[in-house]
Amino acid sequence: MRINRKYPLKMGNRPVTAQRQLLLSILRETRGHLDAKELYRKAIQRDPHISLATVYRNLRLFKELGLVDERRLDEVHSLYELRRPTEHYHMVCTSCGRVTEFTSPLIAELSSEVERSREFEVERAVLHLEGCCRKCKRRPRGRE
Amino acid sequence: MRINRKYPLKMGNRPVTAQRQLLLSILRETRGHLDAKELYRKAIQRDPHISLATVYRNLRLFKELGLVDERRLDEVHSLYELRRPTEHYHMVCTSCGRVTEFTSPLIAELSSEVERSREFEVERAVLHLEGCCRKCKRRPRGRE
DNA sequence: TTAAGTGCAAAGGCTTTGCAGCATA
DNA sequence: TATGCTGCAAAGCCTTTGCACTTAA
Repeated sequence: MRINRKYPLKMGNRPVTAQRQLLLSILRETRGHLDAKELYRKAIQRDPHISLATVYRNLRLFKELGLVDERRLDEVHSLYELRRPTEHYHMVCTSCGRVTEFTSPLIAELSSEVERSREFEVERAVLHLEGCCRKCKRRPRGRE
Repeated sequence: MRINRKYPLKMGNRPVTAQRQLLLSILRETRGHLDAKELYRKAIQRDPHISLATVYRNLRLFKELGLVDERRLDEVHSLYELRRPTEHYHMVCTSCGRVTEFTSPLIAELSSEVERSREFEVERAVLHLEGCCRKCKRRPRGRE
């Protein structure tokens, strides 16, 4: 006879509950750039009973499992996004708020330089660039 | 009240009150790496009546005047430090919490590269490196 | 007198936690 | 049964704000 598992999937040794599936789906679909409250707002549309506590608890779990990265881009909000194979960083437009991504080999180079010259073993570079995006440079007025 | 004296100094068009002098002195003496509560704790030793609200209000003012930079180095705390002529960034040891500073021309180089290739006008690079400091590499045990 | 700064306490906003109920293995 | 997840509400923490009072100009 076959084992009837309600939770067919595992993350680490933890079950993937319906709530976790939902949250991961949303993160996948939006390709990140969501804070906890936005994630909650989107989640509640598909599961009206899900709670904000569940969102926070699972975001923390996802982080611990290395599935999700948290990025603090301003004073208040953290953005959460699924970890992807290629490391990337964000540019934040201080005029319209748009968040876009970039990568550069100079970041690894910087880490190496610091490791060499400062004897500091770099585990992670926390970085984003603030400035003015292409669209706002053309039309230098407020937010959208 | 305690201040029975004119305000001989001005910051912008704002008077430098006794509280503001005190806060700036502490920031100068500690060369930054203080969060708001630590600043408050140090301040209250010299002026037992100063309030946390005054600390926050003045930190915000100092930021607006460009005297002080705020750095978020972890999930919770912001560090405040007097702005100095040379731009610098921080290395944070994830083992002992020690904060040290570094600079590198690669950061300006990175900004230029992004400006060129992504048509994004960089106003500010928000950066710190997390990792393991020299001392903890030698003695890889917990916090101090 | 008027505009601005301060202290105190209360309120905000985001995040975590305690607890009871449920589901899974 | 034992473990762990969830929803709800309450609590925590950092920060801001309302208000009355004081100070400097």
